[in-house]
Formats: sequence, C-alpha cells, structure tokens
Amino acid sequence: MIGLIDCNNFFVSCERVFNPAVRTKPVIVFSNNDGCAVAISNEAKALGVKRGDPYFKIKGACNAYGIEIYSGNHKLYGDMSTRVMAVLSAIVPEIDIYSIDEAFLHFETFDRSTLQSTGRDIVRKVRRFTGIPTSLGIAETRTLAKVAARFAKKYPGYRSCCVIDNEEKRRKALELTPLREIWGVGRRLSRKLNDHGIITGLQLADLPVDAVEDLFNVSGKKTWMELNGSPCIGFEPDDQQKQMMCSRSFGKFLTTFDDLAAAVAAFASTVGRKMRERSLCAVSLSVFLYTDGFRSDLPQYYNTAHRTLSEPTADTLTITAAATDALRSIFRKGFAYKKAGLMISELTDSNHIQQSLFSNPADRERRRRLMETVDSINRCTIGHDTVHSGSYSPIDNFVRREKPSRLFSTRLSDIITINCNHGS
DNA sequence: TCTGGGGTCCTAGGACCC
DNA sequence: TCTGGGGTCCTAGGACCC
Repeated sequence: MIGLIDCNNFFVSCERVFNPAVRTKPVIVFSNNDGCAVAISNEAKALGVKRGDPYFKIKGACNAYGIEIYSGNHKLYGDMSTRVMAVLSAIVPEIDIYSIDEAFLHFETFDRSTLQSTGRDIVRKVRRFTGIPTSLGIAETRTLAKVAARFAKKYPGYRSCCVIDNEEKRRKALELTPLREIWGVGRRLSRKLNDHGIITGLQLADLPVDAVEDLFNVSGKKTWMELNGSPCIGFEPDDQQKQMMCSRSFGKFLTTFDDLAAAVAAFASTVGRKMRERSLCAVSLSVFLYTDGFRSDLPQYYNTAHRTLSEPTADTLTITAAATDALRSIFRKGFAYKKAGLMISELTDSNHIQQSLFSNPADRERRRRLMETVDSINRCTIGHDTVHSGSYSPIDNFVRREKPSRLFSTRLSDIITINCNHGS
C-alpha cells in the first residue's frame, strides 16, 4: 500500500503557524507581483475566491470581507516543507517527496489492518511538530492514494485519513470523484471524455481496454490502469533533474537592454547557486523574453535564444556571460518587456563531467573555488546577495511584494516575539 | 494600473541517413 | 500522367502536475 500526504492550503497554513491571529480568518497568499491567488484558506474559498484569481479583480472582495492577504514568502514555505518531510521520514521508512507540500509514503512493511490508525497518528504528529495540517490517502496505487487524500481533506468524518483497501471502497470513491479531479486528467482530456459521456472516475476506470487505447496516449493508459488497482506510475529516487529555470514577470515594464541584462544576471546567479547546491552542471541554456500578452494595445514581441557552453559548468560568471550574449541577440528596442527568464537544459552531474579538449584544469579549479567562496559568504553572513557579479541587480528590485510576511523560521531578526503578561 | 513560477513527459513533424 | 521505404534524432509545442 502507498500513501499520499498533502498539506492543506499549504502556504496559508505556513503563515498561520507564525501568526495565530489569522487562524480563523479568511486568508489568501498571492504569487509574485501580488498577481494571482495561489493558496486560499477554506474561509476564503467559501467567499468565492478561486485559485488563479488575479488580485486586481478580487481586491474589492478582500476589503469588503476583511480577507487577510500575503505576498508569497517562498523561503518560509521551503523551510516549513523541509520540517514536514523530516517528520514524515522519521516515521515511515521510505518517502518520495513529490512537491513542496506532498509526499508519497511507502507502507509496504506496515500491517494493512492498522493503516487507518497509523495514518491518523502520522497526521497528528506532523500537526504537533510543525503546526501544519495535512490530509492522508492510502491505497494500492499512487493515483488511488490521491483520490483517497481528496476524501480525507474534503470530509471531516475521515479525520484526515482515508484508506481505500477493498473493491467496494474503490468503486464507491471513484463514483463520487469527478473526472477532472483524477491525477493525470487535465482540462483537455476531461473535456474530450465528457464529450464521450464519461463524467466520473468510475466510468473512466470501467472503460474497456480497446476504448482506452483508442482515446488515450500512454500516460492516459497508465492512469486507467492505476485506477483499476495496477500500480504502474513509479518514482525513480535517483532520477536526475533535467532542466532548471528562473524567470520573473516584472512589477513594471522594462525597456532598456541594461535593465533586462541585470535581471538575467540575477537569474544566472540563482540557477548557478542552485546547480552548485545540487552538484549539477549546465551544458546549454536559453534566454527568453516577453512583452505583456494582456495588453493588446501594446506592440507584442516574444523571442528566445539558445547557447551551448564549451564544457559543462556551474560557474555563475560563465553562465551570466553566455546568457547576456543570448539576450543581446534577441533584445529589440521599442518594446515594453513584462517577463524574462533563463532556462538551463541538459543538466549533468558535476562529478562526472566531460571536459573540453581545450579546457585548462587550473582555470577550472580557480573558478570553482571562487564560487565556493561566494556561496559561503552569501550563505553564512549578511544576506544572500552580499557578493555578486557587477551587472546583477537583486530579483526583488523587479517584483512587487506589498504584503510580505517575515522570515520567521530562517532569519534570527525575524523571529516571533511572545509577550507574557501576567494576569492577562 | 493590475493576470506566477518551476517542472516532466509525450507527440508530431522535419532533417537527415542509407 | 508519373517520383520508395525504412529508420533515427532533434525540436517545438502542448498537456499535465504542483
């Protein structure tokens, strides 16, 4: 049996851990530039707020109903995620971290008849040790575990843990699950299937195999098999990351090459640091930029440029130079740029790199030590951008964040204070 | 005024090979 | 009038996930 544990309204829950005053209020966490609602408390959902709603459209409702709003604080969420995963790892022998707020739990070695109480115990411990509420689904396949987790979250009767461990429960659960809620069935596939009269998860699961081969590609067939209890979606723990991206929409339009180059240098600095943290090197990269697609009154432009590096590297300065060169080749004057990004593809393990015929080992070593020094200064001392390349300007300069919360768990000066007044 | 960011996988179609 | 067959590799774009 496999479990799927999901943190409830994760970003909102993280904010509530450190700000008890908003625990019973409607709360929304927004994306960068305070653009879209990305996490919504149950209270705010009840007021009609939906994931993806842009702030400017729901501002009135936020004011009218006294909804608490936050700009995304992803450092805080990342740290809280690490804590949740640590608690889970201490209880279950093997976990697959699937996203910032979800993990699959391996219950193969557990007694099947006690999974319900074991599951509730796990949820209780995560809540107690981290403050984060979660929902846990347990079933024979990952896709069914996802279905179970949805029930655990939706219906209080399950007390945060739902187990699908027999045929009757499987069919009942799928019958009550709309197609679109099934893991792997997106907007397009659900529309297509709806046109064939398939509305529920059970109708999908009950399709004959030839209909499945007719309607689906290989991913769709895997989903179908999983719904019928045959595990076929796995998880390769040593799967190496294949690409890495850093991109931003800007809080205001950028029009000059220098401003865009400063943003691209910041992206290069971020991906460089992440690559070094994960012992990865880049072989090729691409830079892209966009004007604002929502502004049909303005001239539109999109372009992307690729560069191949002479040998795999995680050196921020090399990447910045190549990325700046790529940017120069696509930058056009006269446009108001809204978004740009840097994508690294063909990532390789830095311990097994193919060196260029003409590379100089002494140079490589000097650069490696330079980056190591930069990282250690930025990691341990004053701030994450204490040392940086000359063309760089911090990403924060390009995005708008009007309601940031503090770095409660990772910066000492932001730690919460508790006032203990006797008699109150 | 104002609409996010970071990933993976699959497929179709083109370039190229013999 | 009329122009083969079979294969690989790469890339862009779409669908999906969180």
